[in-house]
Amino acid sequence: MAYDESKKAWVAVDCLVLGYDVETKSINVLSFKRQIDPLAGQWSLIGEFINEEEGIDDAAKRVLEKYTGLNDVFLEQISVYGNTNRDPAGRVISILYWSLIKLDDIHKGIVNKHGARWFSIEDLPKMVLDHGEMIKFGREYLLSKAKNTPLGFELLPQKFTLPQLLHLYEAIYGNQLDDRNFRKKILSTDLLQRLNEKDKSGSKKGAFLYQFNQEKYHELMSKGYHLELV
Amino acid sequence: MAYDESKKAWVAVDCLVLGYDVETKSINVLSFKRQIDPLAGQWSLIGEFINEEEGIDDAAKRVLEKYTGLNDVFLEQISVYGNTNRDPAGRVISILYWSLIKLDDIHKGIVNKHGARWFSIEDLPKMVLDHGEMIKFGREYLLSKAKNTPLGFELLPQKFTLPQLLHLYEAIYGNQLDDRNFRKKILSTDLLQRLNEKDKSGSKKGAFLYQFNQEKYHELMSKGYHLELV
DNA sequence: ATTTATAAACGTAATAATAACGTTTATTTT
DNA sequence: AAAATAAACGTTATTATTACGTTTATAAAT
Repeated sequence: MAYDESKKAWVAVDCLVLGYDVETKSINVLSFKRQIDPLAGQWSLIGEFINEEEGIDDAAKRVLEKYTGLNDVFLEQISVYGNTNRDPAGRVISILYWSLIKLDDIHKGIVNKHGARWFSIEDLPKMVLDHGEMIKFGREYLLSKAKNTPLGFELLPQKFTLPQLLHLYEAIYGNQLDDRNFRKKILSTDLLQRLNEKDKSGSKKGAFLYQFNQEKYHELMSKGYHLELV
Repeated sequence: MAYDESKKAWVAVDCLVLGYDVETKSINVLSFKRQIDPLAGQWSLIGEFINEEEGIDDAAKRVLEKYTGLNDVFLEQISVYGNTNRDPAGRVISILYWSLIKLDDIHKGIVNKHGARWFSIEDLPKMVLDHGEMIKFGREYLLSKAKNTPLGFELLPQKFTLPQLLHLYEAIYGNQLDDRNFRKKILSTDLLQRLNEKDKSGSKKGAFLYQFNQEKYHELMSKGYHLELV
């Protein structure tokens, strides 16, 4: 083995951006129409080649910001795709990152500027290359991640109600949860702070608003505490 | 973005091969002396560049077989390293794979042929580039993996005793486990079959030998069963 | 022969976590 | 004033976990 120019390959980062829409209670995937040939015009995850003087995590951040305007969100590398034949244009290794955001009107607007759009994860179009596989992998990863981290809170407004949180976890798991047990388990972690305000948009009675206590969470984690949600 | 030759990078696979030695009850890392400059002579994980017509998983398999002679073992991609400055010789993206084997005399011999050697994971030399980080990451991954998969059984002889299995999990977790509770939990999964033989090498009384029921395991998993060991 | 030492195997009881339900409350609409 | 409805609260049976004590089989020492 030697540092031989002929062995070089293209390296891309692709970002699976999942957005939770509180209104429709659905998880959505950010897609855009591929601009370059071959396969221009097909639906694709957002992604680009890494630059010469750019770390891979930085490349992923750059891509995310370019297409969503977001620059300080959770973004994590989850897998690599490197079959020889995955891209008809040449040898391309793609590093998959994922991110989770809450889908509000602002994000929807920003995204539209780039000709991108959101598809419900339950109803996706055919994706280019192996991007369909990537989404499938990311969805499984989301599930396992949701169990051990309070990642759900990233997907809701800063103030949220327990029914909203419940619906979010139901969307992640793809099935119903017992609201009484859910409430008990979430509150027993002592990471939520109930406010003296109610959100009345969803019911006559109104639901109390809560806030996630980030500090308490980090404090617990630093003590080696293991969290298991839902 | 375009398919532009100047953007290409070297892509390597590095394999973190962990071997469990039943005799010394220790987890070991396979290392070899780096052959090429720069940094030739430093301890390194086994790894090479991917070939032009070779998938990344295939490249990892090739590397593993070349240095260990093993060709049908568990091998899984776990992470990617891609800082711009991680290799002084140029832009190299390295995909980290890991594998787990049981360290018997045969493997020790095969490995020696390639100038490689085993270091206890508790007492490693300084490693080249970011390979020390890779080992640290792999160790954490091992821990989380050991909780949810019966991966321990891969690391013992086909017939093993419960005390051997206990010591293995103690090596993985790095602390002691209650033998009575361990025994109960492992046996309650119903995945072990007790044989009518005893191993007397470890005690006067002798310990019953067990076999892992692979079929039963796959049957359970295919039904969506979630296993939690230890 | 009997005792001793030792790892292996077996057992139990207190505590905590989970799952599966029923009931009450606050509010708006009728 | 009654009906409807989402939200909030409560109870119990079952299961899992933890932290221990006890017995057993055998080889070596007396």
